Amino acid sequence: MAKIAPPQPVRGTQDMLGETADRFAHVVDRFDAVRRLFGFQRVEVPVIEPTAVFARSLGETTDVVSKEMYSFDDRNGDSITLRPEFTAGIARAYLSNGWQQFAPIKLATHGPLFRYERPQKGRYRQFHQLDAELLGSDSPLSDVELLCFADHLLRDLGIADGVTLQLNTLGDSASRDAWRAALVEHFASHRAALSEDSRARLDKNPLRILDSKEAADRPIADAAPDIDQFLTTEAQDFFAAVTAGLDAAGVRWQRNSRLVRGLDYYRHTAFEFVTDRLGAQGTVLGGGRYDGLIENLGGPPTPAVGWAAGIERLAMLLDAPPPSQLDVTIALEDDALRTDALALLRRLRDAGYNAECIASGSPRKRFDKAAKSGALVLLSLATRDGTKQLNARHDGGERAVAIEAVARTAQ
RNA sequence: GCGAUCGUAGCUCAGUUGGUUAGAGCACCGGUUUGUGGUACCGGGGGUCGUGGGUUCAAGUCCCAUCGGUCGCCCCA
Repeated sequence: MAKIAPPQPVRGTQDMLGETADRFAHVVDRFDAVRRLFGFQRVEVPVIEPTAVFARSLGETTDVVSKEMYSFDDRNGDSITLRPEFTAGIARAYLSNGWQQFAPIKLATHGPLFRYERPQKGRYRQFHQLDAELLGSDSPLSDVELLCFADHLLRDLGIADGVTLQLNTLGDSASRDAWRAALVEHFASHRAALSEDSRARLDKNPLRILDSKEAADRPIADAAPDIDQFLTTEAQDFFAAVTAGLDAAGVRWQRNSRLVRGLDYYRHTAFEFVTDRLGAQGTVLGGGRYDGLIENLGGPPTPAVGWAAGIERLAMLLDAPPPSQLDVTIALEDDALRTDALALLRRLRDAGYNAECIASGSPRKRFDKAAKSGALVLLSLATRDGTKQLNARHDGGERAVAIEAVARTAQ
């Protein structure tokens, strides 16, 4: 029979084992602990949503919707999409379940998201995010609360040192529209000098020219008007209240007037925690205020603010975790003593020690393998002169002595 | 969608201007004459050199195509 070729993984997906999986789990564990500290409720939402949930909230013309979504028709012919982000689905759940009754409500979740993109460092087609949302509050204190949560998490993970919080305001819709018009005018007058990419952006997403990486664009982008002169009094006051709150809470931030958001629904506060340690993928956590989103989905006007962070990226920034220390390895040198080994394992594990038993391969090799396992205590179970013998080898430390005592306890 | 770069054993990698039978470490299996020692030593199995064409007396090595990985652009966390 011809051997079939083994299947390949779907491009941009990952299989995680050992340290990689441990790092991932650690990020999620700490997120869950910190979200409790800040009183964010755990929320679970579906991985699949009707395509319209994302098409309406993100904007039909955005790249995410027009070319990056995993969409398919289910058996009824309804268009279904694997979620490319959390916010839209949570907003949908908020409306579906009448969570207005709990507003303002603080929610947190995490899980897989899907975007059809070329994979590169810290970017995958199935990727994973932490997500925090605060719905139903128009107070700048909510923005501050959310940023304090993010800052606390990064400090808890021990990666805050290499990461800076960049902050900007996009203003309310009146401010944003006026600024956008001024930017279009500015960039249009320099159209010929712009890079090819930015000439395309001018029609599709002019704000994005501001953070262009193209050298040719930098002088023009740097000379573009800031939003500040277009901010309404209300928008100015809002941003001032956010920054004052951050200062009071001891969260360090940097104004980045070139920071914009890719998606249409953002208003007012926009922020990114950025590092230079992840190549081109510098944003570790990003978000902002999206007062218009829930209305876009057909709900009542509802202010909201949120952020998301890539778990893979956070995991890559973590210090190397200490190698896991095995407490005991048993070298079972005589298969006739298999039941004794099982009983011994049970006793050790009941006492809270992690224990392994080496019982395969040639009997003579088992001691070798056990010795290489790096366990604190090496136990060997053998038959000598017709009698059962249990030997222990260790460094004489306190824990090791306690382990040997448990091992020698009569059953 | 575009660009760069890399595919050699289960894993990490050597492999010279193209030149005999493609190597190492780790992992796996066996042996080192019943042993309070053995994290050692010796040996063994395992490769269509990603795949398909081409150039050549001769291709892991050069050329073309294709598939896959990585990094970058676009976009975005």
